Amino acid sequence: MSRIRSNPLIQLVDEVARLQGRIGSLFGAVHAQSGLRPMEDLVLNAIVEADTPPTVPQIGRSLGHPRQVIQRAVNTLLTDGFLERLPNPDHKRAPLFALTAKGERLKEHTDRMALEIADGFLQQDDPERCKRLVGELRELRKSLEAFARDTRPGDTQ
Amino acid sequence: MSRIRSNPLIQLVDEVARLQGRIGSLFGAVHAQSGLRPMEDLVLNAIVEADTPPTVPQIGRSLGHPRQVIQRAVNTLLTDGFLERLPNPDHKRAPLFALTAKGERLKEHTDRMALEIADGFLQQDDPERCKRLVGELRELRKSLEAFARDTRPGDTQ
DNA sequence: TCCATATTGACACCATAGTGTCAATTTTAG
DNA sequence: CTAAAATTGACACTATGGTGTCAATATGGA
Repeated sequence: MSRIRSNPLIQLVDEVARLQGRIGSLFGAVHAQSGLRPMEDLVLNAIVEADTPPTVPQIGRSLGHPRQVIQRAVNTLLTDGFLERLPNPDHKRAPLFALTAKGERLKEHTDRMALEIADGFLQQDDPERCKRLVGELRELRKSLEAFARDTRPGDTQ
Repeated sequence: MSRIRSNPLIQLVDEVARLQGRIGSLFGAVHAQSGLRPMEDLVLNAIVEADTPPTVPQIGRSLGHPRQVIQRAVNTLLTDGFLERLPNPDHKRAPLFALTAKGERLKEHTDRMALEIADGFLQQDDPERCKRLVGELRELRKSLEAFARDTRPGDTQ
């Protein structure tokens, strides 16, 4: 048994799950006050960090979540005025999405709240470690995405 | 805005969320076949990795999830025969929990499935990186737990 | 021992995410 | 240009996790 659990990736999956739980209970207050659902916040971040305004399916792939779930979040964000539709020159049916000014303000607000908590922690902990980890985790994620693409090609529906 | 998002811990939170999504869509098949809910799997792992059979509230704290949620998972695992109650010398009402033989077999099975996927990935990727990351993430989590304890002392209910 | 307090287990209810499916539209191949 | 295939948006339904609350019991101090 412990032979099996000693696989590095298995351990990593478990550790990420625990870290996620810990993070959730630490930053939970942010979502509570902003009125954003966790998935909506995730979607906003994905859009902010995308090089160029993405389509719904693109966001889905980038986050590893089904497009239907993203669609729902995007629709809510649209009706709340945090997102706006942009015409997509490459595809007539799938518009691109970008934050409105209101969306930017919201994000700034939630980020500021999160920042307060984060700063508290980083005072007692080494910020360099977090910085280093972000890079390494991003690399790993890219690697996992590439692997997923190779293993099972297109999974649209 | 990007000034705010440049905080290392904020970035880390975001990256962990993405990684979690990616992992979920990669290992989702495992949960699907085992019949375990994600939270139940998490609880089993927490029990396996605990130094000594834990109580429900202890599992909750170790995972960063409310004890009620853990209780529900434990109850299901009990009725399914994957867990057994052990008397707790230190507390008459809160029993300790350990895997039954059936539970061990189940875990072995799910781990084996996960291992197949993991091995596929680790063939094209460096296992050392994962190993290193596990250690660093665990350290960070411990640090976050300590911080949470200091910030708001006891949150039982 | 007895009482106040804390902990625990249980349960109902709510919030959120995941899945299956369909029609509409668009893209692509012939 | 036409037809087949793929993509997209929408929606209902299901699954799962989170929260509030209560009674029961245990613990620790007077």
